[in-house]
Amino acid sequence: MTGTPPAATLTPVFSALADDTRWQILAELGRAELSASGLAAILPVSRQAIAKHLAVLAEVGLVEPVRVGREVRYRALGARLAETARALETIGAQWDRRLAAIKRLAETP
Amino acid sequence: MTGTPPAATLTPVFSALADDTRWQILAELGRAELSASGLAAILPVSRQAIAKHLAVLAEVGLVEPVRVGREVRYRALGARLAETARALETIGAQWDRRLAAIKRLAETP
DNA sequence: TACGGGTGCAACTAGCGAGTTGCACTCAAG
DNA sequence: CTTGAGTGCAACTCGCTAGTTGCACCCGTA
Repeated sequence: MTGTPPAATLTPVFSALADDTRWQILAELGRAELSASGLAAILPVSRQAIAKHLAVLAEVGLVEPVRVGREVRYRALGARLAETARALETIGAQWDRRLAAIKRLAETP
Repeated sequence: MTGTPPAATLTPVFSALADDTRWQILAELGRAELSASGLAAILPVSRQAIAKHLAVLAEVGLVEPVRVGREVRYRALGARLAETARALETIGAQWDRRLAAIKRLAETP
């Protein structure tokens, strides 16, 4: 059931993105597909910690597991990021639109 | 010196957005400028908790304090959201671009 | 088949963050 | 001047999360 929810709530995505280690992981996965062990060889944290981070990222659809032989590599998915970006842009535009309307109203003689 | 940094790191912004209560606050502020006490009258948390949240949001430039008489109202700023949205979109596009390049390479006979 | 790199599950610790209560101060309005 | 609504600071609790270590299992390869 956790297949590919379009964008249930966006809070979990931000929660997933609110961690430096996860951003390091995402940066590496954006460069090349890597397994948890491969990432652990690069980043200064244990393999299990990385595995947990990957689970979090996969949960919100930011990465996707890919079986290669007997290892599980992960791929960074830009779609979810773009989706989140559009949501943010919409909300921010609403705020600014309201502000502009108030300003216009105040300048009306 | 914490005036208006363009976009130091984006992790703190996501950290600020990774909380439901803060989103409720932002939603209210997007509707109208309110003080901490005003928000506390609406949301089911104490005024001090809201004050902390407002401090966090102001720290990353998502809200802005506005003195009105003896109270301090807060205004939601869409600019930071739009800025963050653009950063996300750029990163996501990079990932997808790399994937597309690999796919194209694999289909080359 | 025997080996070993890779993965997954579980228990545990430490620290950060959200929330609360209590108190003191300030300043606009009566 | 007096009042009280609004704000700010501080100490405290509690739950979540990042990180660790240890162990068991699986499966591709030599």
